[in-house]
Amino acid sequence: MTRLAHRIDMLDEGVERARQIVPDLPVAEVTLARLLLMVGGGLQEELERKLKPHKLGDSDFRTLIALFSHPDGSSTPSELCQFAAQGPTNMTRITNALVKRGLITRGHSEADRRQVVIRITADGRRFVRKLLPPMFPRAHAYFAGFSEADKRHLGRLLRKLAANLDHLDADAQR
Amino acid sequence: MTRLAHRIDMLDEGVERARQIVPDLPVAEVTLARLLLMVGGGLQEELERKLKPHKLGDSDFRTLIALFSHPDGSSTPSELCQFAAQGPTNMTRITNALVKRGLITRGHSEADRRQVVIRITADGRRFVRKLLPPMFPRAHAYFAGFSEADKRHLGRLLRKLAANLDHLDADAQR
DNA sequence: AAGATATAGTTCATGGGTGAATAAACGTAG
DNA sequence: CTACGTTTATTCACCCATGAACTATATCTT
Repeated sequence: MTRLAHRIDMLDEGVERARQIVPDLPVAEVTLARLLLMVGGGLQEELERKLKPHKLGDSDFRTLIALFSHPDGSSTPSELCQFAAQGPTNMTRITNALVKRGLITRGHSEADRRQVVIRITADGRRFVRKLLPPMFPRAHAYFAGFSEADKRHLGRLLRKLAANLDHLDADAQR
Repeated sequence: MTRLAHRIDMLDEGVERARQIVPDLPVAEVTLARLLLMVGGGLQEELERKLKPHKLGDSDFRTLIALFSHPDGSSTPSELCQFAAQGPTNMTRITNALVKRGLITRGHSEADRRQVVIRITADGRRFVRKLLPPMFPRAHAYFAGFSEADKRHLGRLLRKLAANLDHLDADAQR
């Protein structure tokens, strides 16, 4: 991957050149938005690289973690879709793969026979317990040099941004 | 799409439950990282939704903008790859599509006959000039309620995070 | 000058994700 | 109880992106 620092330089220059052609371009906002997309993408890549040796994608990982952290280790596809932010189509594929690897099981709910009950297996739990700890140092490294206040600020600003996006979506629907 | 606010709630709860099982989980860092991925993804979706009516994906958009903001409106695939953060494979597909729509042209460089020279057409410039302004209000809306200091902080923190990611990558290579 | 090496771009096979259509089970209004 | 609409999950067809293999040109080494 091209280094992010270089891409950020190109971004700054590109936005500045664009502003000269289209003067009312909101420089700060566009730069921030692109910065966020860029850093988010970089983090995603970094995470996937870390997961690849275990033959997991991030969506598989999120699904597995959701089950792992669930009180009784079980859930349903639709609930997992919400947590992992996936469409049902994709969840079908993901659970197929995890079942094949013996990390989860698929069963039928007797309460509602439409629903599928997905449960993490003992193997699945072991797998996650081995998987997580090696990721902790990395998680700290991402935020090396961040003060506690920095982390609080970043969290606050991202949550505010999320609220704005929700608001925009709600407006768009009407 | 499920609202981000709801997904953030689930994230907070999930991380807290996971911490109870795996006590040394770095709560703040994991939450921030996931928050960033989530908001980044939300912003990406929002952007793509906005571009869809024009039959553009974000990568096509970035490519077109790169050419538009380039001094003489021309570049080469490999340079565009850097700017748009795409592999060469994908750039071939993107430029194929844009050429077919008459927004760019493909030619051969006489200096280096391996290189392809890509140039934005007059139609392409017109297209971008129509495309951009309607996006400005949205760009402002994303950051509604952000003070100037908030924007500066967010930018600073994202750039610092980018530097950390670069550093990690560089280390991983050795 | 010749051969090894590197770079630019394309093609091909594949992976990961989504929307539309479908089937089964559930809820509800008459 | 029946008929209609809803929800759950799956399948199918497609879109976007990537890695590996390949071709053509350029550059470096000797």
